[in-house]
Amino acid sequence: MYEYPVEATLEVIGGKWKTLILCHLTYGPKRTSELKKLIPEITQKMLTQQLRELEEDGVILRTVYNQVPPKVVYELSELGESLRPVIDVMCDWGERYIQGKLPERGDSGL
Amino acid sequence: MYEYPVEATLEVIGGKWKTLILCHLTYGPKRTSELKKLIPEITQKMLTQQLRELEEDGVILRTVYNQVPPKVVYELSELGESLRPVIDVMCDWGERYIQGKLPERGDSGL
DNA sequence: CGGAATCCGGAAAGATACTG
DNA sequence: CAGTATCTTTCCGGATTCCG
Repeated sequence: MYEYPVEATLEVIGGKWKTLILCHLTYGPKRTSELKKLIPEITQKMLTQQLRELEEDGVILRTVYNQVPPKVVYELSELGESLRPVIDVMCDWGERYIQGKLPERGDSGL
Repeated sequence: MYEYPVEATLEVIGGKWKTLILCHLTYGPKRTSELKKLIPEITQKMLTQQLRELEEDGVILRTVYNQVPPKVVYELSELGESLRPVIDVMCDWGERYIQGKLPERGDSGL
């Protein structure tokens, strides 16, 4: 099915906003409006779409509370929990990257 | 600049084909045609584009040999090497995912 | 001949308004 | 509050063309 294993990973978390969403969900369950507030640049449409795909891939759970106003909560599934090491190492690299604690950029600096 | 560190990571390796390209480069320098052969589904255009962006972000080095026929070789820079743990953990998860060694999908299974 | 740039049609993503 | 529908804009795939 996949030429290389990493393609499977990309299939699951490769969406434009998926890793960021999962990153926020590692801190606990979040409802839609919370995620929207945590990721202001995302549009409602893309948020819904990416959440749907994550749900279909079984990495997050979606719980709907039948009430008015509506309440929908998303959280990591067991499979999603298994992605923690991936998320963590990505967050970690990003931190060091921002803080300049990584090797210099490999080019001539232009 | 970034709301969350992981956004920096996504900025660098978040492109559609970047992680896969980097994955192949972890096995050693590759010329354009080799990468094209390793990733048949990618178009020449996207390959060039993603390689340019990776180069601009300083994670890969581009060496042009002035000869006929042309020869261009790409390899990880020092900064790119620092991404190895990220790539590795992603490959590792993908392997276990494919082999069914991960928790069941979190949904009702349908 | 390998590598990259260009042009165009289609698909995906952004913005916004609307519904239950 | 969540999610949908519509429209616009950007991005991607494929073919062709260009250059050394």
